[in-house]
Formats: sequence, C-alpha cells, structure tokens
Amino acid sequence: MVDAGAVRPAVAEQDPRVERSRRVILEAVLEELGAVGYGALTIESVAARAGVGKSTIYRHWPGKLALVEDAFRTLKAPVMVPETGCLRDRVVGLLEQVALLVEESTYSACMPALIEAAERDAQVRDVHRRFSAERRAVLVDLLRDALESGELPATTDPEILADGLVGVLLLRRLMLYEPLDPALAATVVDQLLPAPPARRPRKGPRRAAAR
Amino acid sequence: MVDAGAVRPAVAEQDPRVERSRRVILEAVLEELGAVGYGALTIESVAARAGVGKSTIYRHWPGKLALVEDAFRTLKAPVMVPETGCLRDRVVGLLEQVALLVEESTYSACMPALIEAAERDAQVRDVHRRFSAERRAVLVDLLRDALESGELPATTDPEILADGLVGVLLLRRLMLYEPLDPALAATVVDQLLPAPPARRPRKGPRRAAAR
DNA sequence: TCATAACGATACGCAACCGTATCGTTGACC
DNA sequence: GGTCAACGATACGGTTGCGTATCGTTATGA
Repeated sequence: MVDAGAVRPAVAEQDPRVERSRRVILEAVLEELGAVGYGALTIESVAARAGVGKSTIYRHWPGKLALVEDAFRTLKAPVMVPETGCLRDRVVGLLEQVALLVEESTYSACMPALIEAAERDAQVRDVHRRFSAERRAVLVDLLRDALESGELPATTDPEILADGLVGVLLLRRLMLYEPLDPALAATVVDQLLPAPPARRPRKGPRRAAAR
Repeated sequence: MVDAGAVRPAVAEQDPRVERSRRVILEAVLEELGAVGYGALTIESVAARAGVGKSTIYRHWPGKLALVEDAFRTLKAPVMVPETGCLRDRVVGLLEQVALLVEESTYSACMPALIEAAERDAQVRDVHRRFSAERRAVLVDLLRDALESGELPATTDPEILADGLVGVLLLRRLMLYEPLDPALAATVVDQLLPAPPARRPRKGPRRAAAR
C-alpha cells in the first residue's frame, strides 16, 4: 500500500470500500496539509476530516510520513502543451498554467507543507523533485526545440531560461506574497524570453514583442 | 519584549543576564527551526538546546509564535553592493551573495520553516516579506539605475528581471534540490541580463558577454 | 556587604495524540 | 441469504508538551 514503486496497486482491489477509503483519506490529508501544515498534521485530525475511523488509516499506512508521501503522490497537474502560435505565445500559454498551479491549486495550498516536509525526509523530497522536474521538463523541452530550430539565440541555456521564467512566479508566491496578476505570465515572458536571432543583422525589436 | 515595533528594547537592560538569555534562546530557536521545522518546534526543545530553564523562556515571551517571530527578526544578511566594474559584474557580485544566502546561511536552513510558518501566521509573513523585500530592493535599485543610465534596454522591467535572476536560485533550492554551482550566478546573469542597447545598430553580442 | 531579581531546576495537572485492541455494524460478493 | 472482511466507534495505557508554580542558587548593582 505504501510501496513507492506502485502508486496504483497492480492488482485491482476486490472490495470497493478499500479504494473509497483510501481516496477520502488522501484527500483529507491534502486538505489538512494546506490548513495546518505538515508538523501540526495528526492522524486523528485526518480521520476526523475524512470521516473515517482512526483504525482505517492504520490499516493502510504505517504512520504519518508514509501517509503524507502517498498523499503528495496523488497530486496531479496535467500540462497542456500549446502547439500552435509563435514561440512567445506558446511559452506564455505554459507559464499561465504554472501561474495557476502556483497560485490557486491544491498543489499551491500544500506547497509550504511540501517544502517543509521535503526538507526533513528524503522520500518526500524525491516526490517533490519528481513532481517539479516533470513539469519543468515540458517548458525546457519547448525552449530546447525552439533553440534547435533557430527561434532562440544559439547561446541560450533552456534550463536557466525556464527556471527564470518560473522562478519569478515562485519568488512572488513564496517570498513576496503578492497576488499574481493574470497578465504577469505574458509580461514575464516578454521580459525574459530573448528575441529570435536575426538572420541578417538589421534593426528591430531585440526582444519578443514588448506587450 | 515582543513588541513588533521594537527589535531592540529602547531602554537598555540593567541586568546583562537578560540580554544574554534572550540571545542564546533566539539562537537556539533558529537552530531548532532548521533542525525540525516550525511545527515540531517545542518550547521544551528550545530550552534544552539553549541550556536554559523553560521558565526563562516564558518570562520573556508569551508563547511559541511570538518566540519564533522574534527569532526570525534577528536574521541578518548584510548586502555588499559592488560599486565598481561593469553592470554585468556588479549584478554577478550581488547574485553570488544571494546564492550564498539561499544555499548555506542560517537563513537558508530556516527557509522552509519560515515559509511554512509564514503561511499560517500573518505576522511571520510580514517579517519574511520585509526581509525579502529589503534584499530584493538592492538588486532592483541597481538595475533601475542601470536602466536610467542607458545600460539596459528602455523596455526592461527591473523588478521582473531581478525576480528572474533570484528566482532561478530559489527554484533550484526549493523544488529541484540541486547543489548550487558556484559559477551559477554568473551563468544566470549572462543568460538573463539584456545587453546594453546599441547607440547605433550594429552587429555585436546581443547579451552581456557570454561568460 | 547586602537586597534584589533573574536564573535553572523541578514538579504539577491538564490536554492532545500516539498506536493498539476490541466490538458491533455494514456492505460486498458468492 | 449467508459469509466474511472492511468498516466506525470507542477505550486503553503511555508519552509528550503545555503553561504555571515553587524553590534554592547565583549574579548584579547599590
């Protein structure tokens, strides 16, 4: 049940009550993490919030840490990769999804608790790293493709550029506590995304269209 | 003692034992925050770590929250503003200090706990916001001066650029858990800092010297 | 030298949560 | 319709931390 390698049990559960219990419990864990954080989360508070008996939780997980790990693993954030439009618009499209994810998703609510828990436990850290890296890769790949097709200067480092784009949102969420303007994603892209290299040197906007 | 408006008591303490107690206790709080986080921090663990009696803590603070707030307020991170060299080198100098702060300072150790505590309590959030904003302002001002003196394109937004530069480091510390390469600051600057606008259009590096 | 106050240590009752065990109920499957 | 497993509720002893009170010790400043 807590095997890190099996998010979903390979063999289907016979009794649907098991799956139902697991689901409401893990949902309650995420709510509790957002409400009180990792340190203050207790098995009893999760049981109360989920409306299940404490014994049901201990039937499926050995303790708080394994429970929280499993809950974090259920976090999903599907990414829609824009396939039409110019590079600038596609990057804006991706970054708008990141802004939503960082501002008002379940993940956003749990982020401080996740950061805190990851600092204490290596397995939670792996879960978070994987979650972050998967979404980061989408943006990095988009930028790398653009680089190879000549839409970005040859000196561009796709990873640093991607981290810079996302980092603006992250910093404002975690350190400055500013509500994220819906237009911020576009502004950030216009500020940080280099203009495509001119085939022949001539005058023109050095950046992607400055909004 | 816990007045938010008075980091240092206006009137000097008569008894040096008071100041000494306060100091060792606040140091112990920061250590404890780095070691176990905010949720798991207890008054008793702080007392044990500081080598003082529990009563001494309750003599000076009403509870855990006020204690942690005061401890966070003691966080200092003086910033040396480089005044010589080209813009690129000055920004690199600043960003290297940020990298150090984010990677291996007392602040870095407490950052997850601080983020977590700030999410739950408005006063902690204010402390963190002020701490972040003060250091951010140094970089923003540097960039704004450069902008006004024509060392940056007129379309540059100093705040977004600053957040992007710092955001790369923050994201890698908090989400990707990568050790920060000492050369990363320079690489980030060379990737994200726009080249000064050419007075007359002519061929040349579009960016600050690429490494 | 002396009065004072901050100190460390310790003990207290109280509350919360731990993880386990028990038990009657209920829903699933044959 | 009968069997059985998962369920919720509840109680348990044990542990930990709370915040307060007390007390003898010790450093300070008059």
